[in-house]
Amino acid sequence: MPQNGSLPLYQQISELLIRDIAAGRLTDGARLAPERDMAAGMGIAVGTLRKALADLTTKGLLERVQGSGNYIRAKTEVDSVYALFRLELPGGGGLPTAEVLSVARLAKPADLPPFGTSAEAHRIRRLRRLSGAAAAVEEIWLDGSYIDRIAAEDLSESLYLFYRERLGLWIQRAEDQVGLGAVPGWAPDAFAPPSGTAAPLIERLSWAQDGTTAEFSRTWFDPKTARYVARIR
Amino acid sequence: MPQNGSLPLYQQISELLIRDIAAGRLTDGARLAPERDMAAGMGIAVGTLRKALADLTTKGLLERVQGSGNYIRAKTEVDSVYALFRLELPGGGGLPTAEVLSVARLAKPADLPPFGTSAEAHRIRRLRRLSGAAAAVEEIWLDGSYIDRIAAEDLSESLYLFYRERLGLWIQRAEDQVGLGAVPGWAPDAFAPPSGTAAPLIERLSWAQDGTTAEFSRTWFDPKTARYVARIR
DNA sequence: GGTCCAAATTGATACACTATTGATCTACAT
DNA sequence: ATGTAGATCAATAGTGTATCAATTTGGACC
Repeated sequence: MPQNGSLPLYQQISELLIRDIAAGRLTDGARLAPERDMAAGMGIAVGTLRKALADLTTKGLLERVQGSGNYIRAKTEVDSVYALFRLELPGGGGLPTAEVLSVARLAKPADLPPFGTSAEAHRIRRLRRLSGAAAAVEEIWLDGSYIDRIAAEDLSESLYLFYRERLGLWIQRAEDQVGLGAVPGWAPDAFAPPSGTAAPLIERLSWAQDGTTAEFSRTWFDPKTARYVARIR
Repeated sequence: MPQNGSLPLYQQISELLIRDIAAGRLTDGARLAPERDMAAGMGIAVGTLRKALADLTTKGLLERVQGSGNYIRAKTEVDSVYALFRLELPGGGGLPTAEVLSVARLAKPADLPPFGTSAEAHRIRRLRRLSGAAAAVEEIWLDGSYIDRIAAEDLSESLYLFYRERLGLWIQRAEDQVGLGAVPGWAPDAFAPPSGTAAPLIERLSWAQDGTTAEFSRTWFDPKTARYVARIR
């Protein structure tokens, strides 16, 4: 007693082409054979093929050029430079800004997890605000192999944008561990929780596009001003 | 084909199909056989089958397309029932287990965010362990519309599996907010941080497949035993 | 370089037929 | 009242076939 029926033809064709794209058999920019020929080759009507191609177009995987042909458009997703930012106001949202407190190139302290290839790293300390409210203090360690010197003026609002544009470094994935820590002694007065008090602590290890670990950071946030938010789907 | 039972036929059919979806025999996007054929195969009338399919549609598990067919619409999360579990040992990993502390059906307290349609909810309290170590205590509020009564014996190790198999409820996405809270008074002695002390607090709102908010939960974890882990890519 | 034109190709439309769900009705059982 | 069976017809989707409009492109020519 089978519950399964078969998908409509046009959906089967659409899925078949999507699979070809995913498998790399059809790459970005490639031109498909003329519709008349494709349909004949598949043993279906042009109208049916066109319905499948329209589906692909809707999905952003195909560009159809009248008089010219059908072209694959399979770009990797564009990501916002704030895609990796995870702090929000307790009610949600909040415009993130960053104020650099200090920048230094130092020998890597022993208490950091292993990352990068250099024995030295750049330590960047910042105060993070959400819609103007001091929400967190963070200490970022970027492996020394990417650049010799960083000056505070070099840094853009978004560190990851700076990495990308100036260092050719693309942070592609990260792992956060949220626990509890103590507010560090160098935290500025603008950060409400006093030095030494318990504060949620985010420890992040970040990986570059070539698979190497590039950066380690610690972020202490004020639980009255911010929440670490994760959306799971 | 369906056994004689106390439930109406159309509900038995509905549950049978839900079980097929839960077991992965019917996957998202799949098309069911034509109603005429399905009904004949089950030995029931098309009208009865249609009533069952209407139930599935209401639950967000089916899309019925006039002239085309019936399509499964159940995006299952990753196969693992632990896909939504976010606590790990400080060194990473850890086998999660759960011990039910209490179950009760209560009027929704005023301090919960809005969720579900009922004025009542089931409150489930559990102790979570990671590889045997008491890592967290959690209080889950499931909207009362899904089931009248829950007994502690009803609950499986994974609450989400219970939801899926027994209630036809798919938790499809969730939002976690991690901040700081105080260990609740009902926490058992096995949980190391004493009642009232500061502990990281995860507040989670969960959505079902039909778009409704179904569940709210609070989880206090021991920062010496566990970390909230988010992997971003 | 520009212009023109034929060929190639997709865009749009129409018609016909089949398959399938949507809607409605009657009848019977509990 | 609800549940179940059975039937009929309306409406929609899918598929095939065909035709013509509109756009692009390459090549010839100046």
